Amino acid sequence: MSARKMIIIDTYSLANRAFFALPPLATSDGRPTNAVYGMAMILLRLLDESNPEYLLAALDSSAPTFRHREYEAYKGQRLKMEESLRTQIPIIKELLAVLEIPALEKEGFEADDLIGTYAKQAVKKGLEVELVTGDRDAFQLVEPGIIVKYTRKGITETDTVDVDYILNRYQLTPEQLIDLKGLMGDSSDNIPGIPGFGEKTALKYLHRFGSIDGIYEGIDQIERSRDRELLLQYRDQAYLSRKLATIVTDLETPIAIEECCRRKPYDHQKLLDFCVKYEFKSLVKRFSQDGEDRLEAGFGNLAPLEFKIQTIDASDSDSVAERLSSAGRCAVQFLTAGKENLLGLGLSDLKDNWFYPFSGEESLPESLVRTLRDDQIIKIGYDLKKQARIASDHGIEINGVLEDVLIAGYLVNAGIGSLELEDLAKQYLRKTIPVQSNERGKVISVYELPEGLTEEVLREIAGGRLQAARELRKIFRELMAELGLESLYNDIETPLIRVLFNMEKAGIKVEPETLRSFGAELRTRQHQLEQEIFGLVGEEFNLNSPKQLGVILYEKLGLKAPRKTKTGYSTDAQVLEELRDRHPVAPKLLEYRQNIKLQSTYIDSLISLINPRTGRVHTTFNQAVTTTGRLSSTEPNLQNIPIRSEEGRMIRKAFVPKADDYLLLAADYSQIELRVMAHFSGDPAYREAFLKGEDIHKFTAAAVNGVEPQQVTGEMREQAKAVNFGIIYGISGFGLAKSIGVSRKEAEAFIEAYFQQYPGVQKYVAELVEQARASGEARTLMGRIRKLPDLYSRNFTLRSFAERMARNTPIQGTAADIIKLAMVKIGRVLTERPGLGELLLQVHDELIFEVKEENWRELARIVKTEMEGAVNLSVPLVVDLKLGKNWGEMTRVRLEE
DNA sequence: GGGATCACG
DNA sequence: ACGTACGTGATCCCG
Repeated sequence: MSARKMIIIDTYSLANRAFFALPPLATSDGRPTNAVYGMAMILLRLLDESNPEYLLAALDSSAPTFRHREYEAYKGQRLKMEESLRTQIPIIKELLAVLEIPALEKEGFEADDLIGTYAKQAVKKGLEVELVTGDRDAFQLVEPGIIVKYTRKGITETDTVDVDYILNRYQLTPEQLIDLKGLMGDSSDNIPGIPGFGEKTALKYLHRFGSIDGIYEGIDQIERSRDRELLLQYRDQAYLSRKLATIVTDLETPIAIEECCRRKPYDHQKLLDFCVKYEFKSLVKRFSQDGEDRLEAGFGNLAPLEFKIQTIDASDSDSVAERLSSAGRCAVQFLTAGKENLLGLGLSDLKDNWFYPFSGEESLPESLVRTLRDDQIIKIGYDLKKQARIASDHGIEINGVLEDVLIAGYLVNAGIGSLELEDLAKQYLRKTIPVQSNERGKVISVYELPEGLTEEVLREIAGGRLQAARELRKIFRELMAELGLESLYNDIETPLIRVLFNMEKAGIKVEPETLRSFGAELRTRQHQLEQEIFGLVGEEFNLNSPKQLGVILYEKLGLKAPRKTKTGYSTDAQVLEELRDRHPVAPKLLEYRQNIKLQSTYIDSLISLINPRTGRVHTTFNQAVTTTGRLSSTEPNLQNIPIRSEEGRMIRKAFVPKADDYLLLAADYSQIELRVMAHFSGDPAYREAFLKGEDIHKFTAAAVNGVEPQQVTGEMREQAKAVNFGIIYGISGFGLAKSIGVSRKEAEAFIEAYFQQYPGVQKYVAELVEQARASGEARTLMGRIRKLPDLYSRNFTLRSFAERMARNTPIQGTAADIIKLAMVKIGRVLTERPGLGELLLQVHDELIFEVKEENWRELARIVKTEMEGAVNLSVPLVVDLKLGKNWGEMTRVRLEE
């Protein structure tokens, strides 16, 4: 049975520790909370683990203390508390109140003095006392019955300091620590001590004489005249310092321990509300069964967004158009029931909101059509590329700058949380907006609304979205300015919306016949393969089921499974490759897999997505999904059309220019990510390779293997290439070993040799992680942000992932920034020069154009110039050009100098 | 709806 | 010792 326990908390010292130990957490509206969060973690752990009967949180008083009166310069050097910590102090007090922890301060004294006084009282009453602090000064209070829990690195790890600890560490008793400080002084509190006395000298004399008094009694025995003279000269200062360093233990206590400090149970609901209020997601999840739901609800405290909206009809359209025109801006929100059916259009000049309902065949009044077409009127809204697509499908053009709340949210939110408009409104406005839900409570897209909703319902939906877009636009503009994202938003992402719209609208011609005939070949071969495989294994099964295949391979045929997945046997290509020489069915399965992949993903679905009207496929480029800033492509994904295998390349042959006298032009950045790395790292050897126009993988292979470039073998180059990519991905010996099929030891040796050759690269990748850890985020050249909260995770795997992201995101993301900027610049030229050619596709480091034969050189010249000159790095950007009659057979071309 | 697989950069 | 290359989307099974 342990003794009754009292915990005394040095509130500000812990808050300070938490503040510097944790990343800059903040609520979604930007209030810093990291110290509060850290305090919450510490306090909850204390309550849980130590289970004290008495509790007290001591606070420093804001008034000057007796120490200031004794010594004017006391704590004079101390910097003012940082603003972002100061603002958290009231919240920390709120937290103490929620947890029913009594908080005490006493005018004229420091928290330490309260702590000292209460600790000594408590121990007299037979309590066991724990002082929790991040400040070593409290060590002087230690005695039997009083220990200090001193926060070490991080916030939850503590050292337990008792008398033995101090004796071991300093060879001094706790009281002697006061004399030590009297002699040494303390620069952080501006306590002077004896000038020229550091820890060593002070300890020497304390060990010999026991105390300051003892030193002065025995001063004649001190041999070193320098020390003797300093001691004599600064005698008063030593005693003053000692006094300043002494924690008061006999204050008149405002309230007795039994009255104020007995622990009271706290109200869980209040704690939960507190965590919700300050968005401590992990704590909310920990404390409530319905925590997930509460989070879904957007941290509670949500009120409906207030707005006004007025229905208009054709007779009002001229005056509304006039208002929009003179405002120079127009928020838009289309509502539809599927592709064909326009239900309504919400409009706003950012003062008033209007709703124009469509009934039947009626079309939008001409004055409003003109407003949307007017390129001098800025368009504001959520997902404007989609809205422009809808408008375009109904013969309505949307011109002008597209200020898109989705895109702004994407930049500001930086990979955390949903980007749906209703979720952005919850997160940033703390408001809900009207939505239409199905029977199961799922939100229905405003473009897939059921027909037959009343005009009032439609109007409210449009109004909420218009108003949310207006208010979010304002907030995001401020946030973008604070975060340094304005140029990325204004100069790249916003103009890119229109470039992407034009690309999607253009589409690319696909010949269904080419696909169909290749598909027929594949199908024939597929049936052959099926029969061969069933024959080889002696039974029929579902070849598309990895689970069934695993049973066949590893149970029926008795092959040894090289690897397992989470759920069972692994049968992926790498595994089948290893089984190739052990059973004849393995190569058949590999071919079958490839065959079926080509058919299902690239033939059947692609054919179905050819627009019968245009004969072209129109992908959707998503500008707001990836965490690095890349684009993605859906329905169909035209960024993963096969090329690496000969069979796969057949698919590309079906992608053709629009007519016989047209060509496809491909312009791809050569090694853009490695060039970005060369630029950022500044490594001289690496940069030189690019400045001289070397084959970087060959160059690396030569350097790492210590041979001349001519002596580099194919294998050496392949391995060097793998290391080059590995660096970008956040290399590990294990990962590299897996990718190039060598032992982990050898892989590690490669990496070491690599870093030996490129020390600048090694330094750079290490700095990327350090910087990310300091800021909690990774940034690209243009300032794009990816938040990386897991950098601070205690979970090794999560933390490692985050560290690799910290290395990869700036490189991959910068490459994305660069090609986006090039696209904007090229888009500008192509708009001015209609007929010169059209940009159709982007595949991360490559742009595909459709161009009339006679124009290809001119287009190629412009494209190459704009891409290579998009940004100015310390190594050149190089663009290679290819030309062809289809996407599968492109020939490298050069422009004469 | 998640996992396995595989297509791309 | 931990368990590992970064970023996507589509298809198929299976519970």
